[in-house]
Amino acid sequence: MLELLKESYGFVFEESLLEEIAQVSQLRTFEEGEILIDFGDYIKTMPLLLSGAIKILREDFDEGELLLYFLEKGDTCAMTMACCLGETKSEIRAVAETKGKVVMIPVGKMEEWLGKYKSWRNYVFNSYNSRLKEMLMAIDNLAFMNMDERLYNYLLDKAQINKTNSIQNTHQEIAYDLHTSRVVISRLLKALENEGKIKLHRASIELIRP
Amino acid sequence: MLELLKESYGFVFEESLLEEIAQVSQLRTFEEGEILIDFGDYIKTMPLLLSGAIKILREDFDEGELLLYFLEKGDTCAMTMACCLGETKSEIRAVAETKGKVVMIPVGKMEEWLGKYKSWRNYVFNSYNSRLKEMLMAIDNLAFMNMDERLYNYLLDKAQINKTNSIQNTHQEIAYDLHTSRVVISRLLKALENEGKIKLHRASIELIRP
DNA sequence: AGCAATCAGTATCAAAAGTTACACAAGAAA
DNA sequence: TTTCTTGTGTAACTTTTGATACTGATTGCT
Repeated sequence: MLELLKESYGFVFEESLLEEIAQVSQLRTFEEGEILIDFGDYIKTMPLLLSGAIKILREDFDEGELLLYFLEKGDTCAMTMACCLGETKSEIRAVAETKGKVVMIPVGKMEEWLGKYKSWRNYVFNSYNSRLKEMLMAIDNLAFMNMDERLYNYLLDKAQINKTNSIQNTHQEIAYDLHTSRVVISRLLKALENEGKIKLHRASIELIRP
Repeated sequence: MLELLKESYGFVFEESLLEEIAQVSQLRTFEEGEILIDFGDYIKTMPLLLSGAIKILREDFDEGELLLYFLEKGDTCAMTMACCLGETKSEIRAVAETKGKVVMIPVGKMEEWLGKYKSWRNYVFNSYNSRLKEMLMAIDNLAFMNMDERLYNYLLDKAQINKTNSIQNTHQEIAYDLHTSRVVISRLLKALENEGKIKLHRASIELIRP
């Protein structure tokens, strides 16, 4: 596990911290679509993402979700830390976007290291800051943009996260993430296709780069 | 200043930290409506709110703002910390909702204390967590609620922050905070009045509690 | 091939929100 | 008092989004 950690976090943490992480934490692999954290879960471990991608969703009061942001290699879930430290239920759902690996660190250790390792403290703070920024971007999207722009940004994000220009999703799945209906997505996708920005296929969308 | 600090933070920080804060930081008073932090500002001090209330706004790309949340006594601005640590420009605007007092702490010290004082670390983390939660609430409002609900929640928040049932704002000012137009606000306020939830006066709105 | 399930396209209608325009009332200023 | 400024009410219209319903196309299964 130490080797895996070094690949993603070798330049972030010092040797001794890497070793300590390897000693006390567990490696977990996950498959695409797997629900890693659900609403209301109590979290007792903090996840460090080694490979793959995870999407973080917010739940509607009565049915329905909204994509907040994606996590990639080197990221951790600040919302999860919030729950760990506050010992409260999870406010979000984490779903595997691709298959991948995480290291699970016990909460106790994560608090201990805050006093002990400056690099750990920096990492944790940077994570919080990144997450705040992503939340701001989510708010910008919701508050200042129409659905057509939100949809296009979503497609660009997806493409970047999955490192491909071919997005393998049905319109219904996209509608869930953007908290709207399938018909609206179909309509707007067709418009994007007419603008020449994408090409539609069955259960997949091809991004046309300029 | 030490006395003022103890009033708001006496139960949060230990004596020695309180004294150190008092030594290195500056007291600042502000008046209602004053812009404390603006978009693009570089932040080199971290503010601890002693009294009064502050509202935090997000800027639209082309004109227009959106209220994110309010800060009260005992709060600090996590978005500001984010900027301090990241040494980037402010992503938000902070406007005094009422007159009040803040203690301004130099960034250097705030980082130093993270290693030195557990209570400081806890406070900073709790602040981050609170802010994340408030951002989530802002997102919930935007994504899952209609303007009429958002407006009513806004009025309740305002009343709570200002400790009064009489909200002294024009429809135009409310429209800015909710990022919509004056006409929409007038329309929805009139509807709320017809439902018996509020009573409208010139430049002021009276909340009717059940 | 035949059938069922899933996915996408489209039409129609309704609701929510934004836009423009104008009238009028309350205060402030002259 | 007259005039000007600011704040509010309302009508009429458009755009955006959501809801429903029905169609045909593709795919997988038997």
